[in-house]
Amino acid sequence: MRGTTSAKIRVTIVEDDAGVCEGLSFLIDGSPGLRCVSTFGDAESFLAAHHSQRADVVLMDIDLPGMSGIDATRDLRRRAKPPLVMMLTVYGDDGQIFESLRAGACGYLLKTTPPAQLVDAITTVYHGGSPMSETIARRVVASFQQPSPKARALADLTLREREVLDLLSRGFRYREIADRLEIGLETVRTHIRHIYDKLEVRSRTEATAKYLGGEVS
Amino acid sequence: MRGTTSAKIRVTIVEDDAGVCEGLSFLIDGSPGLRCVSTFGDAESFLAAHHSQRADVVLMDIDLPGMSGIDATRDLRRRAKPPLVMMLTVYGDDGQIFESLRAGACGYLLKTTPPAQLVDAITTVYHGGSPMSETIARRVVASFQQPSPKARALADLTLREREVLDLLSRGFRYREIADRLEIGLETVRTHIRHIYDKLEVRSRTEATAKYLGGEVS
DNA sequence: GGCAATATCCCCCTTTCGGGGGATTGAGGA
DNA sequence: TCCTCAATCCCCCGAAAGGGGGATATTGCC
Repeated sequence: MRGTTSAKIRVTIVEDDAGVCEGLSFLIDGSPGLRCVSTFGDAESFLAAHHSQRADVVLMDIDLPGMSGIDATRDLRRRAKPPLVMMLTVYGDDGQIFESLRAGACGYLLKTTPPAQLVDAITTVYHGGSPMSETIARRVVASFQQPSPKARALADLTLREREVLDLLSRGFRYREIADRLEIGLETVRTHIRHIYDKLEVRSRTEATAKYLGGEVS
Repeated sequence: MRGTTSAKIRVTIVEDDAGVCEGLSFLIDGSPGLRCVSTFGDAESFLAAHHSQRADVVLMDIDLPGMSGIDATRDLRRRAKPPLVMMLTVYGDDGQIFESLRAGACGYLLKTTPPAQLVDAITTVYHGGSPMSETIARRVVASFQQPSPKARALADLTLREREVLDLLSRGFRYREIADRLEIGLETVRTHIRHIYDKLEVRSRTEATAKYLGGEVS
């Protein structure tokens, strides 16, 4: 995918703990197929220097002095040929996990990961995988399983009201909804008033926000 | 987590290919810590028998005669103490992956997975992980990266416009937005017209739908 | 039979939206 | 320097939305 097959995978470490940094660097350089090309103690100097020190994979800590590893990842993705970023952090809370992935991280490992697995993970990332610590993977998967916001709003509504709400939230005018459902304009208005009553909203937009799960984030 | 630590993990296989089924069963029974308690050739008979043949982990094929493995997983999750489900299939297209995860699958392996890894994966699932084949994991992670609906909508907008859009999508009236931002009503209207232009919408609701990611699902 | 819920339709009215035009200021880039 | 863009404000106007009232038919349940 990148470079020649025989070349070593170039790794950069962004980690503020000098000890950890050194340990990782040592581990990587001691692994066949990997080479640590640079280490940085903060996101700013990493971003500034990255042009000249191109890496294939970046091991990124989240908690850094100044700019966070997540923000750095986001910044990195806006560039021409962004390296693959793997988060390596002590925290595994949902917020940081999902924010990291949204920012563009390809993997997410906890610092408790054994060295051997860490090395495997770097290779996996490079070859198109997305290694995650066990608990992380489960949370990511679980995030798909949350009942969709739709289900909540739908609870109290009658079948017809749900149909109306769906069209309503897609921006259709009353007239258009009436035509689609082949009912009268006044009927649509009645349904909508009932919907508003049940959802405790006063406008189409509030209803839409509830329907689509607007109260998130 | 389940049973005693010394007990073997009870595995059930739902797979219509008798040969594959037998091979998996043999593999599992040959692994210390695992035991194949039952095998089914279709989802219906599995669902019917599952009460009496409780398993810890179910290896579920997707393509089954009749009901699909995904539907069976969905059905399973409605029960009292659903077993952990790991998809084991030849297909790795996004649709099936995400539908499986939404249905409640905890893991997703391709049938090309080497036996040793498969056994590991079963154990991982049992211990709270979510093993996925490399390419699957990357797709799952990538699904977070498709610039979130917000980011997309936000892309072209100026700072002020984003603020206005946020309030707009939460159902605030122009007057309320103006008061909140301490600007004039006309200014709000101007911003909104710019927002509509950029998002290519003609109403608050359409803008909200785009902002909140209404076109999903 | 009566009652509740659903779905349908009609009238009144005011408020809010959205589209069109234009203007000014200040900051920052060509 | 000039020009662009973001942000601010103003006017006119018609269409859409929302709130209030009430009505009818059908269904299913007690």
